[in-house]
Amino acid sequence: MKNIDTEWSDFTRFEDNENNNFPADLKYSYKTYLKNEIIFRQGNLCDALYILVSGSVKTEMITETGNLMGIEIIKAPRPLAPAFLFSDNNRFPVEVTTLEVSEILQIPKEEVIRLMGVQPNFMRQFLVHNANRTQFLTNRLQMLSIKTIKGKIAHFLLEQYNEYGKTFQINRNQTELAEFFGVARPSLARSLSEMVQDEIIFINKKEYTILNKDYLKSLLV
Amino acid sequence: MKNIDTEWSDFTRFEDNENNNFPADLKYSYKTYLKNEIIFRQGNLCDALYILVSGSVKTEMITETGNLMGIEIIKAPRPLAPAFLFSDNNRFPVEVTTLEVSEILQIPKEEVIRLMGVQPNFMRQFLVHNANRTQFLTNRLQMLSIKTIKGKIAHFLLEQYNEYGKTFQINRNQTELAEFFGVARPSLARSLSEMVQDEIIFINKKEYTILNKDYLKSLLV
DNA sequence: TTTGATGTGTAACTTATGTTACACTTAAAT
DNA sequence: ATTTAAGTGTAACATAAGTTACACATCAAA
Repeated sequence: MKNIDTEWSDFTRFEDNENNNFPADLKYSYKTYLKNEIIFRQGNLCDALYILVSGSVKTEMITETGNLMGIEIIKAPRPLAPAFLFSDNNRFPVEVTTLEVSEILQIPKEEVIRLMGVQPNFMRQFLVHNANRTQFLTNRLQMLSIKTIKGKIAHFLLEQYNEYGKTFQINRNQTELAEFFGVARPSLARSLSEMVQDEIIFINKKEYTILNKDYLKSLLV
Repeated sequence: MKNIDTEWSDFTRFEDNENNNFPADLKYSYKTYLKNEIIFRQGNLCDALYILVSGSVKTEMITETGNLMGIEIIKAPRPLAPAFLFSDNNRFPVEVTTLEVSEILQIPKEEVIRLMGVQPNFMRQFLVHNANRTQFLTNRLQMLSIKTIKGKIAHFLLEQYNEYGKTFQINRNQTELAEFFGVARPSLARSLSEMVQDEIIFINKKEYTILNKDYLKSLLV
């Protein structure tokens, strides 16, 4: 699974260039929050682009690393829920709370739009980020809509196969994998060992080898 | 469940104004496809914005899962997978096939970017659409990551509650609801009747009434 | 009003997965 | 080298959901 955190930092890169390319009259503001302060409540209107420039916050939602609903910790620099800025129902779906003293840069929606007109790179980053996010969600949705554990495993392994070939490393332990799939750890272990037993896959520590690709494909239905 | 088709037509509105506001030198092309022609194969590069301007197409998740993400029929006017145009891995995730003679307008990626600079409304529509799409996916993902049937029902009913109050109509029959939740029909019926038994909800034909909202909320965990 | 199609309720049974618990292994820390 | 923590395998059992099957209800068409 790809870590999509990298694009987030790309996305906020524009801040570094502020002195150079940005409209001098751009409206924005910084706000500092204390530890354990609630920044957004669920249902709050999201009428600006909020970028966490320092500190860290926690929120509950689907995590960027792909784990199912739980508490996600967001470290600066990263925008907060930029996907909701332009949606028709632009309200925060979750509560956001600081974990330490944190600073948030806020750019009003209309200014964001203006900025995009002036700064094609900023626009591009925004578009790319949201596109990646959509793709990520689509992929997760596919994975979750497979109902059997072996099916989920197959989906995941075939993805790796497409990227790396029939042998690859998985840098997650069973517990993390189980969380990723949204299943119980012993259940995952059972399915995995059955698949090894049946010679569908071979596992040595964190190295996985696909022995029967066609069978894996048949599990996706 | 909200119908998100409406935004799609908004999004393509720019076509109507072509003569007025669009750069005269905008590069674009039209292509006509016969019935049952494959327009895109899974994995095809998506390097342009494709808008279905007449006709209709169907898409299938080739790899996965029956009911849940099954076959979608798309009628003109609507763009095809615009979310993928800007993603890092910009390949079509699905196969797209015409259902009748159909016409597709194609605007190269770079031209789309230029267009956005010139036409703030176009950009806005694009942003709004993708934001709504993300929200839709997020919501769907939330629903799917609830593991019990009663939990899924609760999630769905509470959504209706927030929009319409404690009594509302559901214009789907049990079979459709079961497909929507990705569960078996008799299992859904069993859960529903238990919830009625326990006086959590009341059902009369397609009219649902929420009797114990707090209990429904407790099912979401 | 009869017929057929579509939808609903529900029972008996099967199956996959979750739960809990514990022994064993490996890696890390002292 | 010894101790500790983290990770893995797996067994026994509980439970939710799937499967199949069928009776009954509703509604529209003939």
